[in-house]
Amino acid sequence: MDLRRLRYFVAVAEARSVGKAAERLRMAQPPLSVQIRKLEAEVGAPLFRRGTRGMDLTEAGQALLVRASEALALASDGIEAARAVASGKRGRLSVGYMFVLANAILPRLIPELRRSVPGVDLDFAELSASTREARVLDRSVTVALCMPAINHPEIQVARIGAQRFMLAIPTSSPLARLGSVPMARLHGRPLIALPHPDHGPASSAVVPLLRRHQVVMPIASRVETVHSAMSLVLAGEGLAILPACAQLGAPRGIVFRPLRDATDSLDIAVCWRRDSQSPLIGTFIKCAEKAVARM
Amino acid sequence: MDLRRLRYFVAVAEARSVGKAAERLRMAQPPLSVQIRKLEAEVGAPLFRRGTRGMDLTEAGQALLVRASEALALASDGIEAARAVASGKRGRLSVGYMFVLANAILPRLIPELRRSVPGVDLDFAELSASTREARVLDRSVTVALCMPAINHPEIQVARIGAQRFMLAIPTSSPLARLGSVPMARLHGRPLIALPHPDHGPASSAVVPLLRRHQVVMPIASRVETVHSAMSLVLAGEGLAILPACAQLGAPRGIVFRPLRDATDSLDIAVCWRRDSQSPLIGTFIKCAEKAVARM
DNA sequence: GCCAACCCATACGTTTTCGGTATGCCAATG
DNA sequence: CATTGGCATACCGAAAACGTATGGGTTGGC
Repeated sequence: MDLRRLRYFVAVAEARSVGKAAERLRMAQPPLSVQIRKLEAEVGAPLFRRGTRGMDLTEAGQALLVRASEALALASDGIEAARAVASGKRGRLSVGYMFVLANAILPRLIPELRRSVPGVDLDFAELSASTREARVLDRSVTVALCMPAINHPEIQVARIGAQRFMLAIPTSSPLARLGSVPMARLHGRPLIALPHPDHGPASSAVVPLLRRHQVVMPIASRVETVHSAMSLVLAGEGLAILPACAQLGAPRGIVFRPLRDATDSLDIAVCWRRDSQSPLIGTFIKCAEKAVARM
Repeated sequence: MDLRRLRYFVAVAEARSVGKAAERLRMAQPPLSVQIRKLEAEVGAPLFRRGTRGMDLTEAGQALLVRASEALALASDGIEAARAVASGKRGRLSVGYMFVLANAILPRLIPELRRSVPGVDLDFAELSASTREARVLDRSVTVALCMPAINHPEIQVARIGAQRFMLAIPTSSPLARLGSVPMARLHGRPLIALPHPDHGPASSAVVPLLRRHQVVMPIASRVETVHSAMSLVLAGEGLAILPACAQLGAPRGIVFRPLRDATDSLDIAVCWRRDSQSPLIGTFIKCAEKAVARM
């Protein structure tokens, strides 16, 4: 059963004539006649009544016609849909993001995305630091908004911005009275540590910063997420040094203060599988850059 | 766009491997690989990700897959449907019938038909004597239950029974007291004449019968249908000589009496276009014969 | 670290199928 | 009776598909 035969069949049925249909199909009449007879042989019954003034569908032919036209439409629609997905006009974009970035970026990113790729189904999923890499690798997210970037040979990265480190402290702390906090004032204070994803769970993202200023902070707790860190800060367990954007998700009772003389920052990056040929990634990066620029 | 390619594509997508799919399709692996690449060239985008352990659909491939499988199913369903119609397992049978036969035959015929051809859509239409031929010729009915048969070179006929002529008279008529009426008693009485369809509107179906018995009946009225005839009989306009089955549709106040010594009858026949290759006609005739036999 | 196994891609010759041209057959028409 | 219009058949050249042989890349085991 060949789609070409069905196409020919539909053409003949609509033209009610082999000759007319052949003309419309830009081919000679005899081969078309042959194809129709082959189709009839395959079905095992005549599909047309041959009259002296052209061809007319039999009942069997009518039964075939409706389904054949639908099948033709579906097939070409399928090709078209595949093209649309490949070109980025349609499809699905699954966006992973880390909680720190959610409040700062998503409100600007999502409308921008919907405007840029209106035919695309978007879905969003929060990523934890420990599983984000796997979620990108197994394609359960197409792109990931990360801070900092994922470091993996199969994963490609586009830096779209950076966030300065700031000090997260309880409003009640004496340090909160300062406009900015000199690094030296942190010496000896307990630190709520967030691990750097590249350096194992016992690491901290701010080790280089502290070392450079020769500040030593005993680690009071290790936590996985910025909101855990802020909860512990609020509980008086210690201070946290967090990227600036985290303050948008900060609870009442926590204030952020810049660190004087410390310009260290964490990169905000879009990360995706190197072999993902999704055409939406480029567009996504542009949208994310816009969203970051207006942060 | 070729249905074979789509079939191959679906097979590869389901097997997630060219080799496995080739085996299932009973063909060698290389040509299948070639066909897949040709399909990808036609779409203009890769449909599979080639990994080291087989093939995996891209998003574009997934978009195509759903539609391609539907298209395949529709196409083979179309072929199947055409076969079913051609074999008489499905389809439509449009049955025309003349009013005289309706009450006598349809109640037995319709259940019989529904049992014999359960997958077939039946529809029924009353035919008038003047248009029945055209309705068969233009195929607006597939078969016609007629009395008498249609006489036309393009129309084929199967005789399935016959109905004796009987006298239709008002209950109040003195003739109604007789068990059967001798032909001689009709001499001189006014006749409600039904034309014989083969002999023009001025004819009467009972001319040969009367002539053979040398009975002369003046024609009081000419009517088109048996129910008109019976209405006029009831109105006292005259007598009618009608096929026996008409009495099933007779109103109160009319009785039918056999004609003594007159065995003339009208054929009941199934009529259809000679070139109609509907496989249902044979079955229909069998059902109609059964229905007539139990009249 | 090399070799074997696995899987897809490419190359080439063979076979099948398709399309074009020429022509025949049939019925309707004048 | 000839002509016209429409489909069917015959034959040939062209295109497409299939099979066999083979290459190349990766995985996994010894």
